[in-house]
Amino acid sequence: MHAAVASAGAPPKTLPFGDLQRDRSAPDAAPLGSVRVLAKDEEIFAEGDRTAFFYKVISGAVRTSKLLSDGRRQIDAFHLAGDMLGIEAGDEHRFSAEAVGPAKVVSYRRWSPETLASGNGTFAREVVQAMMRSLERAQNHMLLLGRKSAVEKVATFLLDLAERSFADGHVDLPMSRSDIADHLGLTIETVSRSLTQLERDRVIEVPAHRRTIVLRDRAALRRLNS
Amino acid sequence: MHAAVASAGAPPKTLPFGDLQRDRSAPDAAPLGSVRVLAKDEEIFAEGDRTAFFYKVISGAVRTSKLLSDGRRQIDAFHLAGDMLGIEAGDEHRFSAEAVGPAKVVSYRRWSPETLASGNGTFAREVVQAMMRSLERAQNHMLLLGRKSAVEKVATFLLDLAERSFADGHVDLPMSRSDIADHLGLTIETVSRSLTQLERDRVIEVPAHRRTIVLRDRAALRRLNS
DNA sequence: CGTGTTATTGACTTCATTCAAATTAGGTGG
DNA sequence: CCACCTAATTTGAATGAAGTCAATAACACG
Repeated sequence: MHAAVASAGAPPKTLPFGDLQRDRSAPDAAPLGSVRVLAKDEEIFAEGDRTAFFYKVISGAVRTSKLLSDGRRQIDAFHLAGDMLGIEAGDEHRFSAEAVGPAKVVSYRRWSPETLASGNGTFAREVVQAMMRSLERAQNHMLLLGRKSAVEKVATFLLDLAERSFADGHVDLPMSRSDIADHLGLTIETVSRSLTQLERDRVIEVPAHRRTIVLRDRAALRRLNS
Repeated sequence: MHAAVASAGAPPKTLPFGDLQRDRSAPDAAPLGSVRVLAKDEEIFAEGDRTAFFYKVISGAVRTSKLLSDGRRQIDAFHLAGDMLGIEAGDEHRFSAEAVGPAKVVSYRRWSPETLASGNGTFAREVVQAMMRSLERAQNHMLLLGRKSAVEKVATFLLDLAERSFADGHVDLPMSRSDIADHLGLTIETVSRSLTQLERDRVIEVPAHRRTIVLRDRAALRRLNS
């Protein structure tokens, strides 16, 4: 368990993003994927597609989402540079993935559960870590969706994105208000109003081109994060 | 769509629930855990506890939940017989777990990511599968929390529980309305009203002791599931 | 510069919550 | 077996937070 503690404590940072490029020289036969360049809103895979590949974001952002029959959409996550997506248990993707803006991803041939459990390389470990990270995010996000108010949702979202990007005093939103709304379980109007309220309360600042948010009072944001 | 839900139910079945008991005879040294008998509401672990163990439910039901500082609670999942819980990346549990009613669980000493990635036994495979199943459930649940109406939430919940239990025409709810509410992001009153509405619409029947629900019109429930 | 898209703001509505009360279930001791 | 008691659930009425509909406003791009 000690070993687990050590490697689990700082898992994201211990696995550099460019890691996989180096697998060429690694002993285990990690499949080195091919790079795919994506335009805004370009689809990577759709819900129900065969899970032939999974992906890692090189640059830009990718959203994964599910739809109800009448078109209501839930974006379960935004994937930034270094994040993996499309790892599935079954043989079909359970959500669709599209580029939020121009983006680059690497695709890897799908592993079997056997590969994962028996492969002893860095690659398998990285995939397991990615899966667990997704699970943790999903659990936090359920708390947000089920129990937080609109303003709290937006505050949490901004804080989270600020931590994941490496910019410090501000966040650059790669996604539209509509994407944010569908991620937070709100409407675009409510997202907009929440941002306005946070700005009124001097917690954030929203410069002219509305895709940058300046974090003025992190403590206040953290308080809203409860 | 439906097929997706159906296939989600299927893969778990390939790993029999009693699996671990048989690890005694398996070649890899899977840690055979000790059984713990739990009373109603008894805590298995708390948010922030060291992740020394993880667990598998033998009988009864277990809830895992997260709290906000002011007491708002989100139950991210109910774990029934055969389900695993408490598998974490870090060295601390990110949610707490309590028995919903009288229950039995087996505890296993925590694996390290290395164990998981390098172990080639059924045990490692089962843990990976359990993790992926959790992730799938979480993703479906985010769609529910973010985008479904109260009645849709309750309908989805009943259908899901009916599939996971093996009873066919009815569901026995091991948990209180309060637990259901905190799982669906609602209040107990709204859960109750939703059940009443479904009963008015002849979709379900709620016998005297209100912990059993008779599913009268599965098609209607599935429609609400979108 | 227009033009189409994206975002903000306002007025009104609605669904779920809150607060409060009534009802029912289930356990305990007589 | 019954009366009582406590906790759980249901129901009702009023409120409120977020949604809907509709109208600007501000960009981004050719």
